[in-house]
Amino acid sequence: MTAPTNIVTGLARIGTFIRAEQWRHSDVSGLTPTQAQILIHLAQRGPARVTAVADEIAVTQPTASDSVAALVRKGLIEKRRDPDDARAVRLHPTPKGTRAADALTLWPDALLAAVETLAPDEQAAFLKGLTKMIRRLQSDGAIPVQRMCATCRYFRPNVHADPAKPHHCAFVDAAFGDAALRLDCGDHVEADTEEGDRNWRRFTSHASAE
Amino acid sequence: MTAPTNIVTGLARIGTFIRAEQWRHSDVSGLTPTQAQILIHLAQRGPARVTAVADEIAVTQPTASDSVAALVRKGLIEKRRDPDDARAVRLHPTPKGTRAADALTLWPDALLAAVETLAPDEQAAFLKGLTKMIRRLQSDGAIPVQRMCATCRYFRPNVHADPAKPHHCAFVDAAFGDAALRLDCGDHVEADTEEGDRNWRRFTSHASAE
DNA sequence: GTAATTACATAGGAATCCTATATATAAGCG
DNA sequence: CGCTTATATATAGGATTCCTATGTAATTAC
Repeated sequence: MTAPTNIVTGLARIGTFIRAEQWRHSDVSGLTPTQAQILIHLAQRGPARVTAVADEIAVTQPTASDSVAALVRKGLIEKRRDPDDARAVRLHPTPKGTRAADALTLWPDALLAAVETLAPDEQAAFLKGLTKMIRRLQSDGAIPVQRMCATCRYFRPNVHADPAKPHHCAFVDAAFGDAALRLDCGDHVEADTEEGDRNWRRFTSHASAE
Repeated sequence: MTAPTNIVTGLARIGTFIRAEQWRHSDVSGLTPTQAQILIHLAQRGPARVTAVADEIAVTQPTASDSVAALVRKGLIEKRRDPDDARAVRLHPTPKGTRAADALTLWPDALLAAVETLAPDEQAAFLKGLTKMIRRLQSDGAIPVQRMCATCRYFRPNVHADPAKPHHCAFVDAAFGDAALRLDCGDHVEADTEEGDRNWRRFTSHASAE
């Protein structure tokens, strides 16, 4: 039993827990986990196509089509013709859908509480680990593009001497540390390959917090 | 956007990925994710009751009953009357089921590869974080009992001077470090409350690897 | 302008997942 | 003992998820 195997086991356990909690919550919200995921994604990231949504939540296109139809029936999103492509539709949350998304508690309190049992430096180390794993999954094509610092053109890793805040965000022009690494940032702009790779090497070549 | 929120977002992303991969794999194995989970659990932990299995995979008892019936139809497990309780059944893997469980790849290679991009000390820190979170979820009653070091009567945390291997397992009588912390150990024996709390305080009171 | 591709929907069907309820056994209590 | 309550599982009923396969319309490639 190696450390990676143990880690994957633990991640799966937590994933199972999250899904189960979302089902239990569907009582209150009236939305199944898949529907809630779609609605929240649209509310956070704006109009999107059906296929893009399917990729995002990791189901096939017909499955997404089903759930989208359910959300339309419930009056939470609406389909609009894509002006640039008559084959495609763009999914927009309705005002009611936006309110519903705001009210949705995506994360069970118990999980947030569990994360908060970690000390701040442990949270930072954990988040850095997650960042590395997710970037790898993304570059392998296993998961869709994340709007994360690790692949952002504004990311300047390890440029400051202060060990608490070694990184810099050129968008907000501020220093920050591992604890503030983002996995989904609204201001994200994808870096080009060469620049991204250079940043990534710089980010990973430094030892962790020691 | 706080660090805990970011962390939960990342965990959910990985959870979604795992489920999707398990569905995709169902082509090869002929087992749906739920069925595979049940079979593996029985193969690893031995005969169990339907209700216990339901708790373990975080579904309701009728749902588990369905999937168990599917596994019985496929000849992978069998139901035996519980000798101590005529209401209950005990689920046993058949020889065919045991072979099938051995052949099941529970974890997608891509995820294992992603974990392995972490340096050994990062893996250790990550696993320690997971351990803390899972213990908290368990003590909150949010997830079922894990057979983990953190709650084991043989666990002796932080008793050695060597910073690489500060812990000791009294069962195998050997020192080990954070990277070898287990989340599911066959030799686990639950510690009593008082002893467990004492160990836990000793485990958590020490700073991480710095 | 035809052929291949792409975006989405639908059809068909198995599996998941829920709540509510039925059945049988077990356990508690007067 | 007899009665009530609790527990273990199964079944019923129904919505949703999820798949593959296929159809339709629009776009792109040659």
